[in-house]
Amino acid sequence: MGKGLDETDLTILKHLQKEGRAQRNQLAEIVHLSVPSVSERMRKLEEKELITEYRAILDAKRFKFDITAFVFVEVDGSENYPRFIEQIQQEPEVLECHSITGDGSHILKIRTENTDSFEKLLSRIQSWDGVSKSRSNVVLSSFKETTELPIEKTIDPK
Amino acid sequence: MGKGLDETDLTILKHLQKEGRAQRNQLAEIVHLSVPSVSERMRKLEEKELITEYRAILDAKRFKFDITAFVFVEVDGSENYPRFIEQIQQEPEVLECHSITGDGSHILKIRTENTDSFEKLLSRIQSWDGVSKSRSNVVLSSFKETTELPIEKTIDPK
DNA sequence: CGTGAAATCACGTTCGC
DNA sequence: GCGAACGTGATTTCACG
Repeated sequence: MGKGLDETDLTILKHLQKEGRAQRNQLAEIVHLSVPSVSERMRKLEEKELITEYRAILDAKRFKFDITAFVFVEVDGSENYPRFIEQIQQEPEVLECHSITGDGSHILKIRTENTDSFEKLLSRIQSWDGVSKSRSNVVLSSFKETTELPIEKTIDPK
Repeated sequence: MGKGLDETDLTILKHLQKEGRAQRNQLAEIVHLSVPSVSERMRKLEEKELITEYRAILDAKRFKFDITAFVFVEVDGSENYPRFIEQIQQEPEVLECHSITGDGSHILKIRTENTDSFEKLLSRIQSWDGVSKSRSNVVLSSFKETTELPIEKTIDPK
């Protein structure tokens, strides 16, 4: 379907992962191409949804989010999964939700204001149908936290 | 130190979290202000490092990253921590590393190509000084994965 | 597909309020 | 601190290779 990407595309993607607001003429200089060419490549990368979005990343510690936690949730009965996923979407303090192998059926990444709001969020989650138990690991410090994929190792997206 | 943010700043931040390349005139329209005012506010938000960076988000599934996993690592002896953190920085497939409460001393979020590269990464990590054991939870599906902070609940960053 | 030139639009600065 | 106007530079469009 989508054709492969060349080295130039990868360089552009690599740079945009770090500098999401990088200008087209800067990119053009880096890849030794004209501005319209870079523009066209970016348009295609966005159109193909290889780039799904651009985001400003905020410093969570500077806002009121003192607690980051990973919560393992056990959802019993797969008939309860769809409703569970729906309810997760309504909780903005839940940044991530993945179903996983191993103990627990889902892992959540949570950012919330304090122990109080954390406790309230947990009781809300535990009140949902099928949620039998949860285990929380609260983050003490973060040493690395990026969304940057090491695409130098990749060749052809599908 | 840093004064509080008003509703306008929060609206700008909220929008930039979703649209990292949003233009100043678009933002100006949303918040009913002039372009220079918005420009000035963005400059200050960046200067204060409330916005730490802008990033393009790529679709991991469309590249060659078939495996996402959360790995709990037990690092024995806090004298081994600094070296551990250093080595983590050198592993681009490790997207996140947090020290945590509960079992294991650190949790890692990993994205890698396949079971083969995953196994290799794990043995590399387990070979580091102080790393006694690890437990992996491989992601089956992801239902939510964002970096967006629910800053509507926040008022004053420090 | 890539380039170069022209038109359009966004951006940063300066000014007056 | 905000809004208006100017000058600069970035982005888009188009004709052409």
